[in-house]
Amino acid sequence: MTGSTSRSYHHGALRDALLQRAAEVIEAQGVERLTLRGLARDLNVSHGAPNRHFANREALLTTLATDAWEQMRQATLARAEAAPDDSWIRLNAMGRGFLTWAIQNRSLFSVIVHPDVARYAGEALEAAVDRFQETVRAAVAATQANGRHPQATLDALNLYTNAVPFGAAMLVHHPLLARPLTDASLDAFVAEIIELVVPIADRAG
Amino acid sequence: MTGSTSRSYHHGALRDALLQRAAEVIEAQGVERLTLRGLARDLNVSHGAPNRHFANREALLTTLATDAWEQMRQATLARAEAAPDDSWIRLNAMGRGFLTWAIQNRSLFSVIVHPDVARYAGEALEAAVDRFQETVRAAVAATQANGRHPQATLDALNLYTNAVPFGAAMLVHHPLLARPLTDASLDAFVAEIIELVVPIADRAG
DNA sequence: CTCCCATGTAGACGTCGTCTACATTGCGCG
DNA sequence: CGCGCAATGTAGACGACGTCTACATGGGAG
Repeated sequence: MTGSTSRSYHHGALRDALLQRAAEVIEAQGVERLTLRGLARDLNVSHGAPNRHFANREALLTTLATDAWEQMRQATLARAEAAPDDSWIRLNAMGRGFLTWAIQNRSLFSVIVHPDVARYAGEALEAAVDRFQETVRAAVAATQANGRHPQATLDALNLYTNAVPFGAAMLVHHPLLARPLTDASLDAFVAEIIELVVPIADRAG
Repeated sequence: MTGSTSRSYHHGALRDALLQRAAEVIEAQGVERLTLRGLARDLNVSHGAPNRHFANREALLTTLATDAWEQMRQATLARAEAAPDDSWIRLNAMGRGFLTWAIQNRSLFSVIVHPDVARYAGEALEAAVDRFQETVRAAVAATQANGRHPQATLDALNLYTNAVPFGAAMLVHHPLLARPLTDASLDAFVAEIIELVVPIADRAG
Protein backbone atom coordinates (compact mmCIF):
# COMPACT_ATOMS: atom_id res chain seq x y z
CA MET A 1 0.00 0.00 0.00
CA THR A 2 2.04 2.96 -1.10
CA GLY A 3 -1.20 4.80 -1.29
CA SER A 4 -0.03 8.01 0.30
CA THR A 5 -0.08 10.74 -2.29
CA SER A 6 2.34 12.86 -0.30
CA ARG A 7 5.60 12.85 -2.18
CA SER A 8 9.05 13.35 -0.88
CA TYR A 9 11.18 15.67 -2.96
CA HIS A 10 12.01 12.86 -5.34
CA HIS A 11 9.15 10.96 -6.83
CA GLY A 12 11.25 7.87 -7.27
CA ALA A 13 9.54 6.29 -10.25
CA LEU A 14 8.39 9.29 -12.21
CA ARG A 15 9.38 7.94 -15.60
CA ASP A 16 7.20 4.85 -15.31
CA ALA A 17 4.39 6.85 -13.75
CA LEU A 18 4.47 9.28 -16.66
CA LEU A 19 4.21 6.49 -19.21
CA GLN A 20 1.38 4.80 -17.37
CA ARG A 21 -0.59 7.97 -16.83
CA ALA A 22 0.01 8.98 -20.46
CA ALA A 23 -1.58 5.76 -21.64
CA GLU A 24 -4.60 6.48 -19.46
CA VAL A 25 -4.97 10.01 -20.78
CA ILE A 26 -4.67 8.85 -24.37
CA GLU A 27 -7.23 6.14 -23.73
CA ALA A 28 -9.68 8.67 -22.36
CA GLN A 29 -8.95 11.72 -24.47
CA GLY A 30 -6.69 10.83 -27.37
CA VAL A 31 -3.10 11.63 -28.22
CA GLU A 32 -3.91 15.24 -29.09
CA ARG A 33 -5.05 16.01 -25.58
CA LEU A 34 -1.92 14.67 -23.94
CA THR A 35 0.14 17.44 -22.36
CA LEU A 36 3.32 17.19 -20.31
CA ARG A 37 2.04 19.80 -17.89
CA GLY A 38 -1.15 17.86 -17.44
CA LEU A 39 0.78 14.71 -16.62
CA ALA A 40 2.89 16.67 -14.13
CA ARG A 41 -0.27 17.95 -12.44
CA ASP A 42 -1.80 14.49 -12.29
CA LEU A 43 1.33 13.14 -10.63
CA ASN A 44 1.84 16.07 -8.25
CA VAL A 45 5.20 17.12 -9.59
CA SER A 46 6.26 20.45 -10.99
CA HIS A 47 5.60 21.27 -14.62
CA GLY A 48 9.27 20.88 -15.57
CA ALA A 49 9.82 17.49 -13.98
CA PRO A 50 8.80 15.40 -17.02
CA ASN A 51 11.60 17.02 -19.01
CA ARG A 52 14.10 15.23 -16.79
CA HIS A 53 12.93 11.95 -18.27
CA PHE A 54 11.83 12.88 -21.78
CA ALA A 55 13.56 15.53 -23.84
CA ASN A 56 10.21 16.60 -25.24
CA ARG A 57 6.64 15.49 -25.79
CA GLU A 58 7.53 13.54 -28.91
CA ALA A 59 10.15 11.56 -27.03
CA LEU A 60 7.53 10.37 -24.56
CA LEU A 61 5.22 9.35 -27.38
CA THR A 62 8.07 7.60 -29.17
CA THR A 63 8.83 5.59 -26.04
CA LEU A 64 5.17 4.68 -25.73
CA ALA A 65 5.08 3.69 -29.39
CA THR A 66 8.14 1.48 -29.06
CA ASP A 67 6.50 -0.36 -26.18
CA ALA A 68 3.32 -0.63 -28.17
CA TRP A 69 4.93 -2.22 -31.23
CA GLU A 70 6.71 -4.71 -29.03
CA GLN A 71 3.52 -5.55 -27.13
CA MET A 72 1.66 -5.92 -30.39
CA ARG A 73 4.33 -8.26 -31.68
CA GLN A 74 4.11 -10.35 -28.52
CA ALA A 75 0.34 -10.52 -28.77
CA THR A 76 0.64 -11.53 -32.40
CA LEU A 77 3.18 -14.25 -31.71
CA ALA A 78 1.63 -15.57 -28.53
CA ARG A 79 -1.27 -17.30 -30.22
CA ALA A 80 0.82 -18.51 -33.12
CA GLU A 81 3.14 -20.45 -30.87
CA ALA A 82 0.25 -22.34 -29.35
CA ALA A 83 -1.07 -23.24 -32.80
CA PRO A 84 -0.47 -26.49 -34.70
CA ASP A 85 2.40 -26.63 -37.16
CA ASP A 86 0.53 -25.44 -40.24
CA SER A 87 1.55 -22.15 -41.82
CA TRP A 88 -2.04 -21.11 -42.62
CA ILE A 89 -3.33 -21.89 -39.16
CA ARG A 90 -0.32 -20.13 -37.68
CA LEU A 91 -0.84 -16.97 -39.73
CA ASN A 92 -4.54 -17.02 -39.00
CA ALA A 93 -3.75 -17.21 -35.29
CA MET A 94 -1.32 -14.34 -35.62
CA GLY A 95 -3.94 -12.26 -37.36
CA ARG A 96 -6.43 -12.93 -34.60
CA GLY A 97 -3.86 -12.09 -31.92
CA PHE A 98 -2.95 -8.90 -33.77
CA LEU A 99 -6.50 -7.69 -34.29
CA THR A 100 -7.66 -8.63 -30.81
CA TRP A 101 -4.78 -6.72 -29.26
CA ALA A 102 -5.37 -3.69 -31.47
CA ILE A 103 -9.03 -3.57 -30.53
CA GLN A 104 -8.44 -4.09 -26.83
CA ASN A 105 -5.55 -1.62 -26.58
CA ARG A 106 -7.04 1.41 -28.21
CA SER A 107 -4.63 3.93 -26.68
CA LEU A 108 -1.43 2.10 -27.60
CA PHE A 109 -2.72 1.30 -31.06
CA SER A 110 -3.61 4.92 -31.64
CA VAL A 111 -0.06 5.88 -30.74
CA ILE A 112 1.27 3.34 -33.24
CA VAL A 113 -0.72 4.81 -36.09
CA HIS A 114 -0.28 8.42 -35.08
CA PRO A 115 1.65 10.10 -37.89
CA ASP A 116 3.40 12.61 -35.67
CA VAL A 117 5.00 9.89 -33.59
CA ALA A 118 6.78 8.13 -36.39
CA ARG A 119 8.14 11.36 -37.79
CA TYR A 120 10.53 11.72 -34.88
CA ALA A 121 11.43 8.09 -34.62
CA GLY A 122 14.57 7.04 -32.89
CA GLU A 123 16.53 3.88 -33.39
CA ALA A 124 14.65 1.97 -30.74
CA LEU A 125 11.31 2.62 -32.39
CA GLU A 126 12.56 1.76 -35.84
CA ALA A 127 14.01 -1.46 -34.53
CA ALA A 128 10.73 -2.44 -32.87
CA VAL A 129 8.82 -1.73 -36.07
CA ASP A 130 11.29 -3.77 -38.11
CA ARG A 131 11.03 -6.70 -35.72
CA PHE A 132 7.28 -6.69 -36.05
CA GLN A 133 7.40 -6.42 -39.81
CA GLU A 134 9.89 -9.26 -40.14
CA THR A 135 7.85 -11.49 -37.88
CA VAL A 136 4.71 -11.08 -39.94
CA ARG A 137 6.46 -11.18 -43.29
CA ALA A 138 8.05 -14.52 -42.55
CA ALA A 139 4.70 -16.00 -41.64
CA VAL A 140 3.12 -14.60 -44.80
CA ALA A 141 5.90 -16.04 -46.92
CA ALA A 142 5.36 -19.43 -45.31
CA THR A 143 1.69 -19.48 -46.30
CA GLN A 144 2.51 -18.49 -49.83
CA ALA A 145 5.02 -21.35 -50.01
CA ASN A 146 2.07 -23.50 -49.00
CA GLY A 147 -0.07 -22.36 -51.89
CA ARG A 148 -1.74 -19.16 -50.66
CA HIS A 149 -2.19 -16.75 -53.57
CA PRO A 150 0.71 -18.19 -55.56
CA GLN A 151 0.30 -15.62 -58.33
CA ALA A 152 0.80 -12.59 -56.03
CA THR A 153 4.12 -10.94 -55.27
CA LEU A 154 5.23 -11.35 -51.68
CA ASP A 155 5.29 -7.57 -51.19
CA ALA A 156 1.66 -7.19 -52.22
CA LEU A 157 0.50 -10.25 -50.30
CA ASN A 158 2.32 -9.02 -47.23
CA LEU A 159 0.89 -5.53 -47.45
CA TYR A 160 -2.60 -6.93 -47.99
CA THR A 161 -2.30 -9.29 -45.05
CA ASN A 162 -1.12 -6.51 -42.77
CA ALA A 163 -3.66 -4.05 -44.07
CA VAL A 164 -6.66 -6.07 -42.92
CA PRO A 165 -6.00 -6.02 -39.16
CA PHE A 166 -4.58 -2.50 -39.32
CA GLY A 167 -7.53 -1.21 -41.28
CA ALA A 168 -10.12 -3.18 -39.34
CA ALA A 169 -8.79 -1.91 -36.01
CA MET A 170 -8.77 1.62 -37.36
CA LEU A 171 -12.35 1.36 -38.53
CA VAL A 172 -13.50 -0.20 -35.28
CA HIS A 173 -11.89 2.60 -33.31
CA HIS A 174 -13.03 5.39 -35.60
CA PRO A 175 -15.54 7.53 -33.72
CA LEU A 176 -17.73 8.06 -36.78
CA LEU A 177 -17.79 4.44 -37.81
CA ALA A 178 -18.29 3.05 -34.35
CA ARG A 179 -20.01 -0.29 -34.41
CA PRO A 180 -21.49 -1.96 -31.36
CA LEU A 181 -18.91 -4.53 -30.32
CA THR A 182 -19.36 -6.25 -27.01
CA ASP A 183 -16.60 -8.19 -25.33
CA ALA A 184 -18.62 -11.33 -25.80
CA SER A 185 -18.78 -10.95 -29.54
CA LEU A 186 -15.16 -9.90 -29.97
CA ASP A 187 -13.65 -13.34 -30.55
CA ALA A 188 -16.24 -14.36 -33.10
CA PHE A 189 -15.97 -11.02 -34.87
CA VAL A 190 -12.19 -11.19 -35.06
CA ALA A 191 -12.25 -14.78 -36.23
CA GLU A 192 -14.70 -13.97 -38.99
CA ILE A 193 -12.63 -11.08 -40.30
CA ILE A 194 -9.37 -12.98 -40.25
CA GLU A 195 -10.99 -16.03 -41.85
CA LEU A 196 -11.58 -13.85 -44.91
CA VAL A 197 -7.84 -13.13 -45.23
CA VAL A 198 -6.36 -16.44 -44.19
CA PRO A 199 -9.07 -19.09 -44.45
CA ILE A 200 -8.56 -22.18 -42.36
CA ALA A 201 -12.06 -23.58 -42.15
CA ASP A 202 -11.16 -26.49 -44.44
CA ARG A 203 -7.92 -27.14 -42.55
CA ALA A 204 -9.04 -27.37 -38.97
CA GLY A 205 -9.44 -30.92 -37.68
CA MET B 1 -2.06 36.65 -62.41
CA THR B 2 -3.41 37.92 -59.14
CA GLY B 3 0.15 37.78 -57.92
CA SER B 4 0.15 40.99 -55.95
CA THR B 5 0.42 40.15 -52.29
CA SER B 6 -0.89 43.56 -51.23
CA ARG B 7 -4.29 43.06 -49.72
CA SER B 8 -7.08 45.51 -49.34
CA TYR B 9 -8.69 45.52 -45.96
CA HIS B 10 -10.94 42.63 -46.92
CA HIS B 11 -9.27 39.57 -48.31
CA GLY B 12 -12.33 38.57 -50.23
CA ALA B 13 -11.90 34.82 -50.37
CA LEU B 14 -10.25 34.09 -47.08
CA ARG B 15 -12.30 31.03 -46.28
CA ASP B 16 -11.31 29.18 -49.41
CA ALA B 17 -7.74 30.38 -49.11
CA LEU B 18 -7.57 29.02 -45.57
CA LEU B 19 -8.81 25.61 -46.63
CA GLN B 20 -6.42 25.42 -49.56
CA ARG B 21 -3.40 26.54 -47.57
CA ALA B 22 -4.35 24.19 -44.75
CA ALA B 23 -4.23 21.25 -47.15
CA GLU B 24 -0.77 22.32 -48.27
CA VAL B 25 0.50 22.63 -44.72
CA ILE B 26 -0.90 19.24 -43.78
CA GLU B 27 0.64 17.71 -46.88
CA ALA B 28 4.04 19.10 -45.95
CA GLN B 29 3.99 18.91 -42.18
CA GLY B 30 1.05 16.90 -40.97
CA VAL B 31 -2.16 17.77 -39.15
CA GLU B 32 -0.36 18.32 -35.86
CA ARG B 33 1.66 21.20 -37.25
CA LEU B 34 -1.34 23.05 -38.59
CA THR B 35 -1.98 26.30 -36.68
CA LEU B 36 -4.53 28.98 -37.32
CA ARG B 37 -1.98 31.69 -36.64
CA GLY B 38 0.38 30.13 -39.12
CA LEU B 39 -2.31 30.12 -41.78
CA ALA B 40 -3.06 33.76 -41.03
CA ARG B 41 0.60 34.64 -41.44
CA ASP B 42 0.86 32.73 -44.71
CA LEU B 43 -2.12 34.62 -46.07
CA ASN B 44 -1.10 38.03 -44.73
CA VAL B 45 -4.09 38.53 -42.51
CA SER B 46 -4.22 39.16 -38.79
CA HIS B 47 -4.10 36.26 -36.37
CA GLY B 48 -7.77 36.58 -35.50
CA ALA B 49 -9.11 36.62 -39.04
CA PRO B 50 -9.51 32.85 -39.42
CA ASN B 51 -11.94 32.86 -36.49
CA ARG B 52 -14.40 34.82 -38.63
CA HIS B 53 -14.75 31.75 -40.85
CA PHE B 54 -14.12 28.85 -38.46
CA ALA B 55 -15.22 28.88 -34.87
CA ASN B 56 -12.06 27.02 -33.92
CA ARG B 57 -9.28 24.86 -35.28
CA GLU B 58 -11.41 21.71 -35.10
CA ALA B 59 -14.09 23.33 -37.22
CA LEU B 60 -11.61 23.98 -39.99
CA LEU B 61 -10.41 20.38 -39.85
CA THR B 62 -13.98 19.12 -39.82
CA THR B 63 -14.74 21.13 -42.96
CA LEU B 64 -11.63 19.73 -44.59
CA ALA B 65 -12.64 16.23 -43.56
CA THR B 66 -16.15 16.62 -44.96
CA ASP B 67 -14.69 17.65 -48.31
CA ALA B 68 -12.26 14.77 -48.15
CA TRP B 69 -14.91 12.09 -47.57
CA GLU B 70 -16.95 13.47 -50.43
CA GLN B 71 -13.94 13.57 -52.75
CA MET B 72 -13.03 10.04 -51.75
CA ARG B 73 -16.55 8.90 -52.49
CA GLN B 74 -16.44 10.54 -55.90
CA ALA B 75 -13.09 8.94 -56.69
CA THR B 76 -14.47 5.60 -55.58
CA LEU B 77 -17.58 5.89 -57.70
CA ALA B 78 -15.97 7.41 -60.76
CA ARG B 79 -14.27 4.24 -61.91
CA ALA B 80 -17.19 2.04 -61.01
CA GLU B 81 -19.54 3.88 -63.30
CA ALA B 82 -17.24 3.31 -66.25
CA ALA B 83 -17.05 -0.40 -65.48
CA PRO B 84 -19.13 -3.17 -67.06
CA ASP B 85 -22.29 -4.29 -65.32
CA ASP B 86 -20.78 -6.99 -63.11
CA SER B 87 -20.90 -6.51 -59.36
CA TRP B 88 -17.44 -8.00 -58.82
CA ILE B 89 -15.80 -5.90 -61.52
CA ARG B 90 -17.64 -2.87 -60.20
CA LEU B 91 -16.49 -3.37 -56.61
CA ASN B 92 -12.97 -4.07 -57.80
CA ALA B 93 -13.00 -0.80 -59.71
CA MET B 94 -14.30 1.01 -56.64
CA GLY B 95 -11.53 -0.46 -54.56
CA ARG B 96 -8.92 0.70 -57.04
CA GLY B 97 -10.42 4.18 -57.20
CA PHE B 98 -10.54 4.34 -53.41
CA LEU B 99 -6.97 3.18 -52.85
CA THR B 100 -5.53 5.28 -55.66
CA TRP B 101 -7.20 8.39 -54.29
CA ALA B 102 -6.05 7.66 -50.75
CA ILE B 103 -2.46 7.22 -51.87
CA GLN B 104 -2.43 10.28 -54.10
CA ASN B 105 -4.16 12.56 -51.57
CA ARG B 106 -2.08 12.01 -48.49
CA SER B 107 -3.11 15.20 -46.73
CA LEU B 108 -6.85 14.76 -47.12
CA PHE B 109 -6.65 11.08 -46.27
CA SER B 110 -4.69 11.88 -43.12
CA VAL B 111 -7.44 14.26 -42.08
CA ILE B 112 -10.04 11.55 -42.63
CA VAL B 113 -8.29 9.12 -40.34
CA HIS B 114 -7.24 11.67 -37.75
CA PRO B 115 -9.01 10.73 -34.52
CA ASP B 116 -9.31 14.26 -33.23
CA VAL B 117 -11.29 15.37 -36.24
CA ALA B 118 -14.08 12.89 -35.90
CA ARG B 119 -14.49 13.60 -32.21
CA TYR B 120 -16.00 17.00 -32.95
CA ALA B 121 -18.00 15.96 -35.93
CA GLY B 122 -20.89 18.04 -37.06
CA GLU B 123 -23.88 16.94 -39.05
CA ALA B 124 -22.27 17.68 -42.41
CA LEU B 125 -19.31 15.43 -41.67
CA GLU B 126 -21.46 12.62 -40.35
CA ALA B 127 -23.64 12.82 -43.44
CA ALA B 128 -20.62 12.64 -45.75
CA VAL B 129 -19.29 9.61 -43.89
CA ASP B 130 -22.66 7.91 -44.02
CA ARG B 131 -22.96 8.52 -47.76
CA PHE B 132 -19.58 6.96 -48.33
CA GLN B 133 -20.37 3.99 -46.15
CA GLU B 134 -23.68 3.35 -47.83
CA THR B 135 -22.14 3.55 -51.27
CA VAL B 136 -19.55 0.92 -50.49
CA ARG B 137 -21.86 -1.28 -48.49
CA ALA B 138 -24.34 -1.57 -51.33
CA ALA B 139 -21.59 -2.62 -53.71
CA VAL B 140 -20.31 -5.18 -51.22
CA ALA B 141 -23.79 -6.61 -50.76
CA ALA B 142 -24.13 -6.93 -54.52
CA THR B 143 -21.00 -9.04 -54.78
CA GLN B 144 -22.12 -11.27 -51.97
CA ALA B 145 -25.43 -11.76 -53.76
CA ASN B 146 -23.27 -12.91 -56.66
CA GLY B 147 -21.49 -15.54 -54.65
CA ARG B 148 -18.63 -13.73 -52.96
CA HIS B 149 -17.95 -15.26 -49.54
CA PRO B 150 -21.51 -16.53 -49.13
CA GLN B 151 -20.79 -17.85 -45.63
CA ALA B 152 -19.75 -14.46 -44.20
CA THR B 153 -22.05 -11.95 -42.55
CA LEU B 154 -22.48 -8.76 -44.54
CA ASP B 155 -21.13 -6.71 -41.63
CA ALA B 156 -17.90 -8.66 -41.53
CA LEU B 157 -17.51 -8.78 -45.31
CA ASN B 158 -18.12 -5.05 -45.50
CA LEU B 159 -15.65 -4.24 -42.76
CA TYR B 160 -13.05 -6.51 -44.35
CA THR B 161 -13.55 -4.98 -47.78
CA ASN B 162 -13.20 -1.46 -46.40
CA ALA B 163 -10.27 -2.39 -44.19
CA VAL B 164 -8.01 -3.33 -47.08
CA PRO B 165 -7.83 0.04 -48.84
CA PHE B 166 -7.95 1.93 -45.54
CA GLY B 167 -5.18 -0.16 -44.03
CA ALA B 168 -3.12 -0.29 -47.22
CA ALA B 169 -3.20 3.48 -47.61
CA MET B 170 -2.26 3.89 -43.97
CA LEU B 171 0.68 1.55 -44.30
CA VAL B 172 1.85 3.17 -47.52
CA HIS B 173 1.75 6.58 -45.86
CA HIS B 174 3.29 5.49 -42.59
CA PRO B 175 6.71 7.13 -42.28
CA LEU B 176 8.28 4.06 -40.71
CA LEU B 177 6.88 1.60 -43.20
CA ALA B 178 7.56 3.72 -46.23
CA ARG B 179 7.97 1.64 -49.33
CA PRO B 180 9.32 2.95 -52.61
CA LEU B 181 6.29 3.57 -54.78
CA THR B 182 6.76 5.39 -58.02
CA ASP B 183 3.90 6.91 -59.94
CA ALA B 184 4.58 4.46 -62.73
CA SER B 185 4.11 1.45 -60.48
CA LEU B 186 1.06 2.81 -58.67
CA ASP B 187 -1.63 1.37 -60.92
CA ALA B 188 -0.14 -2.09 -60.97
CA PHE B 189 0.42 -2.01 -57.23
CA VAL B 190 -3.13 -0.94 -56.50
CA ALA B 191 -4.56 -3.47 -58.92
CA GLU B 192 -2.60 -6.28 -57.30
CA ILE B 193 -3.75 -5.39 -53.80
CA ILE B 194 -7.39 -5.06 -54.76
CA GLU B 195 -7.29 -8.28 -56.79
CA LEU B 196 -6.61 -10.08 -53.52
CA VAL B 197 -9.83 -8.72 -51.98
CA VAL B 198 -12.15 -8.76 -54.99
CA PRO B 199 -10.63 -11.07 -57.59
CA ILE B 200 -11.76 -10.51 -61.16
CA ALA B 201 -8.99 -12.16 -63.15
CA ASP B 202 -11.31 -15.00 -64.20
CA ARG B 203 -14.10 -12.57 -65.09
CA ALA B 204 -12.44 -10.06 -67.36
CA GLY B 205 -13.09 -10.62 -71.04
C1' DC C 1 -25.96 57.96 -51.27
C1' DT C 2 -26.19 55.88 -46.83
C1' DC C 3 -26.01 52.74 -43.39
C1' DC C 4 -25.53 47.93 -41.81
C1' DC C 5 -23.22 43.96 -41.04
C1' DA C 6 -19.86 40.73 -42.79
C1' DT C 7 -15.13 40.78 -42.55
C1' DG C 8 -10.66 42.05 -40.77
C1' DT C 9 -7.54 44.15 -36.82
C1' DA C 10 -5.40 44.65 -32.35
C1' DG C 11 -4.81 43.43 -27.87
C1' DA C 12 -5.54 40.45 -23.88
C1' DC C 13 -5.68 36.08 -21.35
C1' DG C 14 -4.62 31.44 -20.10
C1' DT C 15 -2.21 27.18 -21.53
C1' DC C 16 1.43 24.80 -23.48
C1' DG C 17 6.44 23.24 -24.49
C1' DT C 18 10.84 24.13 -23.31
C1' DC C 19 14.95 26.52 -21.47
C1' DT C 20 17.73 27.97 -17.42
C1' DA C 21 19.11 28.69 -12.75
C1' DC C 22 18.57 26.77 -8.44
C1' DA C 23 17.20 23.17 -4.62
C1' DT C 24 17.24 18.63 -2.72
C1' DT C 25 18.75 14.11 -1.93
C1' DG C 26 20.29 9.23 -2.82
C1' DC C 27 24.36 6.82 -3.28
C1' DG C 28 29.12 5.63 -4.19
C1' DC C 29 33.63 6.27 -2.57
C1' DG C 30 36.94 7.39 0.70
C1' DC D 1 30.58 7.00 8.86
C1' DG D 2 30.20 11.15 6.23
C1' DC D 3 31.18 13.86 2.15
C1' DG D 4 30.27 15.35 -2.42
C1' DC D 5 28.52 14.69 -6.89
C1' DA D 6 25.13 13.53 -10.19
C1' DA D 7 20.41 12.50 -10.71
C1' DT D 8 16.12 14.32 -9.91
C1' DG D 9 12.71 17.87 -8.88
C1' DT D 10 11.38 23.12 -8.53
C1' DA D 11 10.43 27.82 -9.99
C1' DG D 12 10.35 31.26 -13.17
C1' DA D 13 10.72 33.01 -17.83
C1' DC D 14 9.85 33.16 -22.80
C1' DG D 15 7.53 32.75 -27.10
C1' DA D 16 3.75 30.39 -29.65
C1' DC D 17 -0.81 29.09 -29.75
C1' DG D 18 -6.22 29.20 -29.47
C1' DT D 19 -9.70 32.05 -28.50
C1' DC D 20 -12.24 36.04 -26.62
C1' DT D 21 -13.53 41.04 -26.95
C1' DA D 22 -13.66 45.74 -28.50
C1' DC D 23 -12.95 48.30 -32.41
C1' DA D 24 -12.13 49.47 -37.64
C1' DT D 25 -13.33 49.12 -42.44
C1' DG D 26 -15.87 49.01 -46.53
C1' DG D 27 -19.07 46.31 -50.04
C1' DG D 28 -23.52 46.07 -51.23
C1' DA D 29 -28.58 46.25 -50.28
C1' DG D 30 -32.03 49.56 -49.80
